[in-house]
Amino acid sequence: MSGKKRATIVDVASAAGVSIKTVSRVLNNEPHVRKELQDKVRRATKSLNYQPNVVAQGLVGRRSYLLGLVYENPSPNYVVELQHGALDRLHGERYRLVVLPVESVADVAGNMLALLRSAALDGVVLTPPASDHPKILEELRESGFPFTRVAPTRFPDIGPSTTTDDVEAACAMTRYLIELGHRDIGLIKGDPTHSASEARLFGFSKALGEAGIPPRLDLIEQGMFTYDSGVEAGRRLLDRKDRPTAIFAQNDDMAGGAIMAAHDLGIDVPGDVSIVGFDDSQIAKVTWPRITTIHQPVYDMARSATDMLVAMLDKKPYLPMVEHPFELIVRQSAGPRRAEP
Amino acid sequence: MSGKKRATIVDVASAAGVSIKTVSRVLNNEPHVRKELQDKVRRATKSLNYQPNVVAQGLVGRRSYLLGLVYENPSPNYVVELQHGALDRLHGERYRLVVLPVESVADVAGNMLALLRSAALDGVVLTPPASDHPKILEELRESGFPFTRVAPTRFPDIGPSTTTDDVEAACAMTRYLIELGHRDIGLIKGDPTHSASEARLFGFSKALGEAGIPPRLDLIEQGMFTYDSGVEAGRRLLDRKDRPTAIFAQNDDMAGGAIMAAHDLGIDVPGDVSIVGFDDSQIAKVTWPRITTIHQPVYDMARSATDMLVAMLDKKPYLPMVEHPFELIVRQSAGPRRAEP
DNA sequence: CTGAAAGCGCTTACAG
DNA sequence: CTGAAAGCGCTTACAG
Repeated sequence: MSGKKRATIVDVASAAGVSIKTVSRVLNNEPHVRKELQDKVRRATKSLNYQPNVVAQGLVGRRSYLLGLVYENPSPNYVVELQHGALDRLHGERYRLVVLPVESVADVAGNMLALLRSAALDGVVLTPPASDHPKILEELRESGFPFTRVAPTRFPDIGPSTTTDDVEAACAMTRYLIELGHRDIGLIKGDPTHSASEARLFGFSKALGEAGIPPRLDLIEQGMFTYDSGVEAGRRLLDRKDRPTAIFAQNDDMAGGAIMAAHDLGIDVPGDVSIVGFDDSQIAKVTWPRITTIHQPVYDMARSATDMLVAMLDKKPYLPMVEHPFELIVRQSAGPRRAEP
Repeated sequence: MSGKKRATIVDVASAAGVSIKTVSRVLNNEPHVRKELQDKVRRATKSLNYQPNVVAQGLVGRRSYLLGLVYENPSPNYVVELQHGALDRLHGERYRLVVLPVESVADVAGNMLALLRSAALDGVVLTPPASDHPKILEELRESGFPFTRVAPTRFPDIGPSTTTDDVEAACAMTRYLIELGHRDIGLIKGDPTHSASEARLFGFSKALGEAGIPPRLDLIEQGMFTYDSGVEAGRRLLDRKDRPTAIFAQNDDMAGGAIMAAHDLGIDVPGDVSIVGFDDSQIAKVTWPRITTIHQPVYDMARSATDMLVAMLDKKPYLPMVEHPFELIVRQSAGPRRAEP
């Protein structure tokens, strides 16, 4: 199976006529090596096509140079953005990224530390809802396992985190709908185990309160952040005779589902009903009409969280809390409320 | 930072009153250990919460228990399915998955081996177009680096692979359109560096030939497998006065883009034009109308390819070639050709 | 059935 | 400025 086997530091040392320690020094850019020897080592490295064995480096350094990314998310677009943010930060570093999707964060909460240790990870980036899970946070903190958090909404003191302001974002979106003349606004909530659902509900309520619009609790439906749950919740909301003139879905997948429900019921979007989302994920650009939404800086948050984790492991300074701005993206799925019939 | 440090095999051995070799034997289920000692070791393992250090195991075994997944794909849905297929196979194994997205396979072709080695991977699952790239295949084969291939269309003898029949699948889809009465069928090709594009073109031509329909080369447009390229190609195809009555896009993202182009031009789908895709990715279920497409067994192929790779590394037998069936999924984006106006 | 020794490929501390 | 020694935490031979 294997061809010529890989050169080791011993091979390089003997080819260069120096000790392995000198080779090590040159490779790690340590000072105090004569230029002449440096050159010899570099030449030997090149001609032998030598690459240090990360596993051996890891053993002596008691580290694996492996970082984990934990997520439980039904949206491929979200997941891929998360991964790219992390990966882009790791480009050129010795660290590699191991992906750890979990079916249900609640189910693995008790074994998180064991899981991370058995995979020999040096640290982990936690994303919602793991980044908000008290048991996981407690276990990791207590054991001293390095971690950073993406988009938490609770326990701001436990570990470094990157955030965006979910409350203000939901508030901004709701204000936009109110400005368009809507007063009967439906809400499709996300998975209740994700605390962002609460934060966005809070922002929604806040904007309503500011405008003096009485809350319509009967227009709040439970979804799960999935497309299908959006279809169902949308149908429930649109099938009633006192249906809302606008619907705010707490993510784009559900907004897309609600739009599909409207299509299926023969209700025009945004003519008869405005439907908006949250995330600015790919689906928002491919539905008809395209979805007015909040751009959530998923890529940026993942990248920053990874950056913090690397800094932590490399014992370099870093800001323990970074907030990335959101942005209201106006597309075609929301319009002014129709004049009363 | 770190709390109590992890127990090592030495700790377990002294707690159990045996040698580290005996601990090693018990952990690896080697025979010839007295029941009594086995129990002692297990108890010590449990009470110390011992987990073997994979890095140390890797160093002596000259392996890292790290597998790579290489892809260059613009579609998040495709990528996530690929990852889940691989990950699900690895569940419960010691192997972990490192994701290796590349901007352009062609760009990294010369450094693939170096990349894999520097990441200390034991093996890699190659996906299109890397799984078809002669330089990469040659380099890996020559060096003896373990790899398996997902959905290659060329060089069937180089390494184990999992496939689906792209030619027959494209043929089946084209036949379906022909049965609906279409004769002027447009084609949006995918990224030319992916050989699946050629295979699907071939299947398309074959079905046309069988039905005795003369080819309309002017109705073939180049896309890149991205949504935006589908919008553009769709617009070019639909903006002409002798526009086709049906369009076959070589993947769902482009089909979705073409549908959007139709919407923007005020052309009804499928009333005025039928538009079909390929892949059965998430986008096919969320556009309006939902897309008639070919279900490509991406998950299954990734899973099988990972299975083969693990078998190869563990020196167990495996089938070097597995074909997974495709399936025609009829939704609402294609219908009968309109009677001539 | 059990264990002492050697070694995987590096880096950390220590001498000179 | 350079190197010999020790050791990271395991497994692979090899003895008994």
